[in-house]
Amino acid sequence: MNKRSTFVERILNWHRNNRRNFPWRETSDPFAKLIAEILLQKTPAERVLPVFIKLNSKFPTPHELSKAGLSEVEDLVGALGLKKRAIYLLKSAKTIVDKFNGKVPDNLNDLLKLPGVGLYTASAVLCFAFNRDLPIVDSNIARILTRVFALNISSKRPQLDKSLWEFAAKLIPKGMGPRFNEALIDFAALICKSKPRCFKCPLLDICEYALKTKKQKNPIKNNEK
DNA sequence: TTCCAGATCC
DNA sequence: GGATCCGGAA
Repeated sequence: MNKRSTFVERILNWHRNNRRNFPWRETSDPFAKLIAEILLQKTPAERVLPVFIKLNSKFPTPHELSKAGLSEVEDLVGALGLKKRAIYLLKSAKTIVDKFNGKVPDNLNDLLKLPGVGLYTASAVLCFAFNRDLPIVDSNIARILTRVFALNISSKRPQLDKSLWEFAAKLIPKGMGPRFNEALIDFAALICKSKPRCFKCPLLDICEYALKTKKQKNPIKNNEK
């Protein structure tokens, strides 16, 4: 079995016992998932949680959110920082109502027309809301892949590197895009963090980063807690 | 102080 | 490619 297959299998296996539960993962509503993805941009999921619940219960549909006042949306999401997202959320809801018949677009081209929606968010919506086997590469997933496979990405932001998206695409087991991508996100959040928790990582024997660290006699710090 | 499920404008 | 947006937790 090659390394990539081993990686995929172990990530999926790890995820069976370590999946995080969030309300945006329970619903199949594309609009709820879109809202969640926008709130999750550069924002820890634990902090998004209460805001998402309030926003989604108060404005569950594009039509209802499109009629909200900006200050009202700002009050709800402002605590998360990156306040322009309040404007983006409102404009996106309006765009969905005006141009897409009140339904979240199910194609990349139209999703990218929504303000505040870039390649990552659009791909995440297609994957998680419309069950598409598309890669999603954020800074966290980029961190996992570059560490484990010792990928040398010159870009200061590997998550924007096209070759990394292609690499991620090849890893996805057919028909398992949502599960695999969710597993990567959780693995990055719980194990392969910026300060990695290598002591509880199931990839130690195949991870180039861990192997290199070991070779340097530079014991991996456990950073417990 | 750094870091965080990015996007936008320059 | 770089700067900026952003508050709050570690």
